[in-house]
Amino acid sequence: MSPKQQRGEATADRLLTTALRVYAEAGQQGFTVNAVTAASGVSLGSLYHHFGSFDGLAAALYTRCMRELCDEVVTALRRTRTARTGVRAFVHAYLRFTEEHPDAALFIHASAHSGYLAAHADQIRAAKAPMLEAITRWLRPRIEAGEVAPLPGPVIEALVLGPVAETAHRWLSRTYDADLAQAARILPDRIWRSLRPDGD
Amino acid sequence: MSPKQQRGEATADRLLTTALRVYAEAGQQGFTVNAVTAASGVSLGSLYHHFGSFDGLAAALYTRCMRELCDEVVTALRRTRTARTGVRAFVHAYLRFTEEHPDAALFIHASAHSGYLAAHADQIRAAKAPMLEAITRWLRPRIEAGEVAPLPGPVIEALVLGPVAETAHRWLSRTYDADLAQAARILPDRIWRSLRPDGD
DNA sequence: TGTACATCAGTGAACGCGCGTTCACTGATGTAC
DNA sequence: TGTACATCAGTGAACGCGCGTTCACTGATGTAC
Repeated sequence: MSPKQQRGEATADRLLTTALRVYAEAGQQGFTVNAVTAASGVSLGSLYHHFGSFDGLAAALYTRCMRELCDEVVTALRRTRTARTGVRAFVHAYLRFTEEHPDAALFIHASAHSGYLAAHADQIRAAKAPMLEAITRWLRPRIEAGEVAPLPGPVIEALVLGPVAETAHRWLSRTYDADLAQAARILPDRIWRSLRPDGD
Repeated sequence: MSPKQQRGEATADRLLTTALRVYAEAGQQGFTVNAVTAASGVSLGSLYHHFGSFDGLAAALYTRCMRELCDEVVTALRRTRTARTGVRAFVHAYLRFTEEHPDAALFIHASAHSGYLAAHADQIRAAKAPMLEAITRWLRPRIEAGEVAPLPGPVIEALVLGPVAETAHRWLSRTYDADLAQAARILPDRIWRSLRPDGD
């Protein structure tokens, strides 16, 4: 389903970019094929030519947003050497992305339990795989070196991602008045404390 | 819009209970007025009589699920005396609720960015208020006594709720193979470390 | 205790709207010889 | 370099379906005197 010509790719890109804007402006219930085609100027048939279904477009948009987020996080992580600075880099990168690309961050968060994630689970898993592997490859030596407590993977992920995702979610939903700068300042050290080996 | 007669309340309850089941079985996209009325045996007009709109029903269902969760968490919290045992009680109560009432837990999580939350924000805020107050009232003396580090409220909430919510979310979405028992065993101590005052 | 009345609860046919999708088609781009 | 053909990209009218909502109505329950 991926475009074989340049103009095809340009059209698909335009659809995805417009779709994200429509979602940000009109919300879940305003996120429809008609709204996206009208706002993008691309014909209905062209949308189906590239994405097969509206769910397909949503899944493609999700993977694009997720890849952007992952790229930033992994890049930031790779610049660090110690576990402690790694945690700080992760938190900062995630929150900075949230602030600079709120539309993409919101779409990622809001997609968490939607149908297209389940329907295109394989495609999405494949898109996330490189990041997960990069993080694992970064983390394992730190655990083996005794820098990080030997906790199960899912627990580490919950401890690191949980507070950050919760903060981002609150900031994005605007129901709470979350302070991203404050979170970026305080969370890294606190998360790091939760990961330290027992002796320290 | 709240029922004035017993049978009215019974009907409203039946609609909410059925709605949760429909959501669990048919997902977001199968969650429609027709599906709920058909499954409950209650007439369409009766649904509108009690809830005004389908969004109204969804909002009522959300507050009901949230109140159930909050009740369990607050009850567990009140039984504890130290900050450390309080954190453990919170984590255990939240994860136990997730495991025992996965439908309600899923509905809470999946509602995070949906339209009816924004539309009925006041009603929902009012439903959450008692729990937030109970938690605050439990927490403040611990901070003042130096048992918990004097962090901003939102940061504490992110540190405590974040890892637990992330774990629950993964378990509920079934994309990852999360282990609730393992999380319940390890998380409390780890979260507690992130909250301790600097000296300890 | 009985009667009249007001309110609450429940019914289900009917409505219009806009959703996602299909399809037969034209035009643009790439390829083979 | 030119021509024929295959594939890709893009178009937009048309379709059926099921969505949320309305409404005029009947029946049940509570209340006043």
